[in-house]
Amino acid sequence: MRSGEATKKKIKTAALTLFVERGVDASGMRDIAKASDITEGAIYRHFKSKDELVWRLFADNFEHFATELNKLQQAEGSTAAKLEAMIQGFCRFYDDDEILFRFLLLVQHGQLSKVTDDMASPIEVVKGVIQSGIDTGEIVYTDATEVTAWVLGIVLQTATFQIYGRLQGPMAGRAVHLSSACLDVVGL
Amino acid sequence: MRSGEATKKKIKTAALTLFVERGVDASGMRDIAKASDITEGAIYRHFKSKDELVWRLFADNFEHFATELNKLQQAEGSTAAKLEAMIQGFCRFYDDDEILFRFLLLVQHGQLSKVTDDMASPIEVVKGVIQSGIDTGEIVYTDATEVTAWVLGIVLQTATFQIYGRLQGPMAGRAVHLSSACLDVVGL
Amino acid sequence: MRSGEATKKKIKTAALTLFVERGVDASGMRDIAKASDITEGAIYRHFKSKDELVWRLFADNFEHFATELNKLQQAEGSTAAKLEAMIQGFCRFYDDDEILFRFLLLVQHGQLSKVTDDMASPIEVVKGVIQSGIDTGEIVYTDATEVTAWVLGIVLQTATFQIYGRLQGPMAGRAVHLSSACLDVVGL
Amino acid sequence: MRSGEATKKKIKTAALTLFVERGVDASGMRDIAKASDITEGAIYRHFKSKDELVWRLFADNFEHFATELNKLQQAEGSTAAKLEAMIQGFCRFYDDDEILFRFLLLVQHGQLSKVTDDMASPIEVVKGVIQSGIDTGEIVYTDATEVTAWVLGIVLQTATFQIYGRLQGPMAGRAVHLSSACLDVVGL
DNA sequence: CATGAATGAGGGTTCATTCAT
DNA sequence: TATGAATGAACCCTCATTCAT
Repeated sequence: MRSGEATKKKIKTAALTLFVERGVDASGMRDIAKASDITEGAIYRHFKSKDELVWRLFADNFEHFATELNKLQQAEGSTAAKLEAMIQGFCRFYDDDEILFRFLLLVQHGQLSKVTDDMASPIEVVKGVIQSGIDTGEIVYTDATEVTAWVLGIVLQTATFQIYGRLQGPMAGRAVHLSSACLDVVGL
Repeated sequence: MRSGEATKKKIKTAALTLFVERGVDASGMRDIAKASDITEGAIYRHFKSKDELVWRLFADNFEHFATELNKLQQAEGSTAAKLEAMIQGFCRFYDDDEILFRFLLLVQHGQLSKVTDDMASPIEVVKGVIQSGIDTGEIVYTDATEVTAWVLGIVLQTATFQIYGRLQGPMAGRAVHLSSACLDVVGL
Repeated sequence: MRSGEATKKKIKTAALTLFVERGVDASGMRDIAKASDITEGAIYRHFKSKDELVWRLFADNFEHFATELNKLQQAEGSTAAKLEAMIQGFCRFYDDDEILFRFLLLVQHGQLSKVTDDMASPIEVVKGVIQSGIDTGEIVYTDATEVTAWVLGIVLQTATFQIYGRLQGPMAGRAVHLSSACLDVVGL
Repeated sequence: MRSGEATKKKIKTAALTLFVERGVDASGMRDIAKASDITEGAIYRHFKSKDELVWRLFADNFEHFATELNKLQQAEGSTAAKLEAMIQGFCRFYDDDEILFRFLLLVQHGQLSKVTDDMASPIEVVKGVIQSGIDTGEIVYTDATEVTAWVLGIVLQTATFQIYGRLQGPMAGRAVHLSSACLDVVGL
């Protein structure tokens, strides 16, 4: 029997790279197969459709990221510390696998609508922290969603600038700045 | 407006709507023709390819928006006032044509790389204001690009939440909050 | 504008021939296109799927045949005369377009289940004649369906033998024999 | 029955069922393997190709049926008795394994052309009986093939009506009617 | 010897674009 | 000029079959 899980990994890696380089629609299954060094048909043993491949790539990492953020947040006490920990986690996540991160950002508009309520979501994790900060009185703003958008926006747009080359160097180097910007905007 | 221009406008409107509803790649020229109430072949009298149609839709509005933002900014004196004016403009822009705005957000990843330096860009307008604020000493941060990302992020992510239904009501209603958040983050 | 209805006819003829020669599943849209002297894509302007092409080919002729049989039957008075007229019509139909007839016989197993009650059906026409013969007392058997099977079987199996070369010459030459066999079996 | 033969039988049974339910082309080796509770590759230990599997299923049963019919016919003296015995045998055969019978009817158009002269054929058995009836003067018609078609048609079309649900209950219950219809048509 | 991953050719279908009318 | 039929390449996917394990 041939490799198995190894092939699946090869497909994932190749697909991720192509999707980021050319976009999902512009990357054919033929291209992915060629880049994975297997044949088209073989992909379908591991993913039953292109849609499923994209979704697995998105959903698995989306949830994994949410879980990691949640762990980081839970390890801290104050809202400020929670936010700082998440931002640091975010930066590490970005630096560890920029391709993956770019993919997540790239396809979010097409995939976010498929995210179900029972799935772990980074957005909800951040919102949860903000909300608890409001509940404890640490944060004075009352609209958790609005504030969540701000925090998320600051971090994600910085990442976006990084992707487009407007900002350079590791994201980790910006963690301190990002944290202080977020704390400012949250009113901490 | 001559009949030719009217047709062109019909195509643009129909295309914009379809692109936002189904995505660019999932919207065929056949669909666009049908929605524009003209024939497939006739589209090519107005746009020489689908790519050009997408690009015109993006670039024209992108530059138009930049120009408008620039006018608003120039009418003000202080950096704080400039930022506030731009944020208000942004909210108006969004409320006036949500479809258009969603389109811009949707396709940016595919089109931004085609934007040339000689094109007016909203990002550059914002960055210009921030930079001048730094130059005059109003803003103490030194990295204009980083701060631009924050301001942009706050505003764009709020719009994104609006699009996904996480936030409701007109964006104009959030202008004051957005302004204060941005001023906070900029240190004004 | 190119041909239009002429192309549709070309496709039908080519498809019919291929389906009969190689079978439906063994005939690809590519083959049909080649045989029609047009391209694959062009077929889809006229038939929205291969299934629809097969169905149209079957259903249109199936109903047309039913209608013709019905006319022939209505022109006669006695049950015997009706049966004879239908059998003659059947033979003419076969001789006029053997390919078409073979197609109908070939695909019936796959298509018959899609025939709806509101569609004209040769089987129902024959059964109607038998039933009315029973009602008037001309036929003494009481199970119209069973007798219909016999009549149909005699005629169709003769055609099948013709197709496989077991019997030769025009079907019309067998009309008299077929009629007398059917009248025998019906008890007239 | 060795384990190899048992597996072969499982494959045959599963394939037969699938072929009848979905059609031969619509039933993949994957499906057959799954339904047989073995793996795809293992099928090829028993049948060297899908074509061969179909052919074995058809040819073996086709010949077996011919042999049985022949035995039944040989046990009788008069042509009428021979026909009656064969019709009874046919009905029993149908009732015993309807799936098998439907399969034979379903694939005949694709397989009949592969039947060689040295193979036992039910058609030839029936034709032999008719021919000998003509030779002995019991039957007055002179074209054995034509009469064979009638007899075959009466029986097979009745079975077809059974398959499509137009007729219900066991075929055995129709044996007497079928016999008298066939004797009528043959002129006995 | 059985397994099931991999092959590779082909399946039906869609689509941006061209062009005869 | 506007039309929509035709093009032809590419799309995603399935399949019978092979073969490393």
